[in-house]
Amino acid sequence: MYPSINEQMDSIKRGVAEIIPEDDLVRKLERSIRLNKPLKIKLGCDPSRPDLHLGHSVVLRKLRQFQDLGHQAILIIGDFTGMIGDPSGKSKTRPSLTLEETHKNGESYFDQATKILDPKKARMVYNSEWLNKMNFAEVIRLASKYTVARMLERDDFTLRYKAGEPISVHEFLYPLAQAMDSVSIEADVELGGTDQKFNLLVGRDIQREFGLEPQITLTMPILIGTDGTEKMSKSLGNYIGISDSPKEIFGKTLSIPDALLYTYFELATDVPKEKLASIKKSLDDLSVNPRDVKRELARTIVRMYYSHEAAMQAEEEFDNIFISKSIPNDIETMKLSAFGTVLNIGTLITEVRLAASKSEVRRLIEQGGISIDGERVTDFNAAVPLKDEFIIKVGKRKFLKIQK
RNA sequence: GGGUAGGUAGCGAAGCGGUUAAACGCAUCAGACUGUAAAUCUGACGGCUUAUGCCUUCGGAGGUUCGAAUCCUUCCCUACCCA
Repeated sequence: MYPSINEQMDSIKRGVAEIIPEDDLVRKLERSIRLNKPLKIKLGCDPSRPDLHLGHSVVLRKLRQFQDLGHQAILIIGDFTGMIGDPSGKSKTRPSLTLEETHKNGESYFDQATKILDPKKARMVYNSEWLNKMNFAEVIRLASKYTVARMLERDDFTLRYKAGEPISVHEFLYPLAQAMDSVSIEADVELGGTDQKFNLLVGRDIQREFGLEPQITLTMPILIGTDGTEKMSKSLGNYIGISDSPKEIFGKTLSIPDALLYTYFELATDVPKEKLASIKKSLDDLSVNPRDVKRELARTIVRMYYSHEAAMQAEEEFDNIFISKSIPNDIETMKLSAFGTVLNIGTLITEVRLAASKSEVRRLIEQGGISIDGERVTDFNAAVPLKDEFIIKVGKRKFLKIQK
């Protein structure tokens, strides 16, 4: 039994950037109710970066909403494309992976995704299943269905073309490959970030070419990372991972700029519509300290991926460290036994990987960034007595407990 | 195939025979301030056991020179124009 069209659309439209075309979606929903047949909702996943973060969660949560409305989620793992290695855009050096690697990543992707999705209503498929079987003639036939001018409509291509940057021919094939995924599974709806809009639309055209009903394109806004400017991504280090510890999630969330608060609530949490509105209002009329709203956001996110208790604990822990300036109680511990009784500070810090080089250690010491058992180290030549247990602190948040 | 302009540290971008480990901006890191927000200020930002010292860097390989990121040869790569 499916909820009514209105209910479905209401839920689907939350947080969405664009639905193209909306009335066709309504039509598909109607038919699905009439025939009692779930829609196939497609999401393409990149297995080269298998660590999921809140940015991925935006789209995954939308997929979950579709599941909750009774539809079928299909995760397409781009193992085939991952094998080739996409040199587009910034990540020119993106490594090409072997099939085993992409499959391993695919598994891990699925594991993490099911923190958000209902595994019972999710299917995962690898696109090598069909792409790997295409022969050159078929590829050419596929390529003939799209023109260069249309390819160049994609922002990314236009920009790079105008800037005189290289665009490899095979990059034109990526949207087509992705479109073939939609053809193969006969997707009714494809989800993606707004940056995927072009690719998703190509899927519609190609489906039509193959005599299928075009999929609905549903894009979600791109979540800005903790730095407040760039798209959230692991390589930029501005991400909050859904597998991060509660403590990390809490801390990282508190470090986002105030301006992002509402967006995070809207895109990354389950907070109901009414609550969203009141948050927006209180932020706008300054009736609350943004800090408190941010703490609530941090608690909410930890709760989603862990538990209420974990959230409380993370907050307490946070206050311990940053308000009372004390030391966290569950510091990572490292055994260091092979070094006698005394060790030079530079060797010690690099040995435990808290800094990359001795020069860096020197810098940190000169700037007062290293302390041992709460005492600031001021001399780069200091010999550190290797007690049975002591705690090193580097910078504001790196702690390490050393044990014999 | 021919021509032109290029390839400098994470990115952008100066330098065009010595005083250049390489200006400047961004990013990053540390410190101060704070709400691990924003803004601001200070400092660092190739490596080396401690350095008015040494080593490794300016697409790759050779060469000229007392001395090269800077000159020459050759190779590789990119964009644009012509065919």
